[in-house]
Amino acid sequence: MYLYFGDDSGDGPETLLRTTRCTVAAIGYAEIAEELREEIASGVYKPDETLPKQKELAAHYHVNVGTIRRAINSLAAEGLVDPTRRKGTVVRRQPRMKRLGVERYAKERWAPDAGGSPAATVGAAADREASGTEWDPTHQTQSVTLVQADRTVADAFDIDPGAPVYERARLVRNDERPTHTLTSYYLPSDVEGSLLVADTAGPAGERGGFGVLADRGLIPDHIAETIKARMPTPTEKKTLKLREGEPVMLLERRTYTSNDKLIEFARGVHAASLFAWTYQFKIPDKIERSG
Amino acid sequence: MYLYFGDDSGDGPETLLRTTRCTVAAIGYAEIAEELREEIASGVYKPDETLPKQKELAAHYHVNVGTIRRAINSLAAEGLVDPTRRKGTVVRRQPRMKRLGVERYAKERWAPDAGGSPAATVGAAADREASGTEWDPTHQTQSVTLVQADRTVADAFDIDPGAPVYERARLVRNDERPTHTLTSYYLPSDVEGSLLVADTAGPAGERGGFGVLADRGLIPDHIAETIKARMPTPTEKKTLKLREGEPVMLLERRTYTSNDKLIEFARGVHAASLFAWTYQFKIPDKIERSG
DNA sequence: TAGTGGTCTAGACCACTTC
DNA sequence: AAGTGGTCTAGACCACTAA
Repeated sequence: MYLYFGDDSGDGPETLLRTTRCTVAAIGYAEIAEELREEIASGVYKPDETLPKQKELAAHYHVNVGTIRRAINSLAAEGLVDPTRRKGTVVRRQPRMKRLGVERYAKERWAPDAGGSPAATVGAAADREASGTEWDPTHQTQSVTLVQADRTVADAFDIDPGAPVYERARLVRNDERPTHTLTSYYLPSDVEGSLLVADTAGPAGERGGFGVLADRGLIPDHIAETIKARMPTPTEKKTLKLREGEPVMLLERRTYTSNDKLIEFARGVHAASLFAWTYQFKIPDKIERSG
Repeated sequence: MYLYFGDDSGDGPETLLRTTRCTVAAIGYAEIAEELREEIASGVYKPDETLPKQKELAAHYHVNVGTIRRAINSLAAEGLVDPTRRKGTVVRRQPRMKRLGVERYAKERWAPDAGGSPAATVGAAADREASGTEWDPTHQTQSVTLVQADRTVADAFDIDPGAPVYERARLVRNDERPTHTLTSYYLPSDVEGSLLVADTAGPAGERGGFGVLADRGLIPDHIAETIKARMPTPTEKKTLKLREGEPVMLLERRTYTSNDKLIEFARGVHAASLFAWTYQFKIPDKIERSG
């Protein structure tokens, strides 16, 4: 370990003292990381700016470049910086979060032209890219296949595991940047022959999946959502182009008709830095849920 | 780079070939990580078991220990393993998740003995440790202080930033393990003199914060919650005793009376691996929220 | 207290990417 | 095309902690 006495900013002669059993002022990668963290937080390094290059930091702290790299690595794992070749270690700018509220499912977005209000369509389009219920031109990947239901899907639909279900997978982008994936499952008997499972993997109609279901008499009435978070798998990291230290949020959505028939089961994987979920509800009287 | 030809499992003579410009079968830490990942997923290494020691892995892959350490490091950052001194690199067991539903706020938990049903109290106790609305013996840290409202809190209460508000901070544990922190804010005029801000930082009464508010005529009626996720700050990591690669979920809760008066603003920081949020709602007709 | 993982060095070489 | 960060090695030593 190195004990360093001297002036950090100056360039005069410095005293370097090699010691062992040093418990007083050990400077390790964790301490360096902490110092950089504070400098980022306090605005010494601003978003989109770069930290000094690794060699310079090494010289400044009087440590090996490897030690600096470990420090920077942990900052990257926290999502604070993005080391970029040839450019430097850039301080990450926190993106604006999309607020996902219950209103994104509003009936006027997919109901068969209830009032014919053009404003509704406009509003829907504006919010479309993140709603997950409407098709959008920016959806690049969209595939529909008949698959065997896994345990969760089978449980949800109350069918046998392995029974065939339609899987409709989408990768949603916002301005070229992938934001989330959304995979919906449907009972074949519910959607066979509809736009939802058309050969040409494309739009599911202007009014989206809910619209198609509604046209077939399966009118979405209520939804149960569950939300979790974890670190992405390498696959998720690649398809969503996630940077280091960015978690994903997992959405599980069950959509029912008023008869409590499940008509869609959906799973979403969202880049956590881009989304905030909001819910508003009345406080229930009893503990048992009211459905 | 090393190109390795030979039998992975045997211990016979092996051919090691040092090459440069190798683009065919480069074995780097990422590839090693990927292989270990698959072996963990496929059950070669089961939860609570340990991977081979780093030296052994290094020998097996014919790379330096440092390379193995980088591979293990990335697995740790994904939350898959926990390198533990003297013990080895143990495969992490995914803990059971606590499902947080709206019913945790049910009135029968805090209403002034509406029906006198003993079952209600029992149910509340069973769920108590994660509800965040009732006090529990396992709450170790509980502090109440008068602080200056930050921007968000001030906005929520519609007061000036810097105005005094009561801050009630709790660290919630489940069976000694920290699960989340919960920090509530109240208007002084609402809670002055109540149990909530009593000198003795302790229980806020058997019926919790909502009970105290209700007793003062401020009856919780509806709630707005927002949920986000990100990597923890080092402080959060320490207080929640989070392991590598574990994100946190941030809860923001606003509790209103039926007059739309805000009576509590709360922020929660939850260990992501321990919680899943669930919401059930009717699909709204219009896009504007109904409040 | 023995043995595991953790930290650090010094230097060579690679590869990407922005300029 | 120059220069940044990225990967890897080989070896010394540290420090924690489970046995």
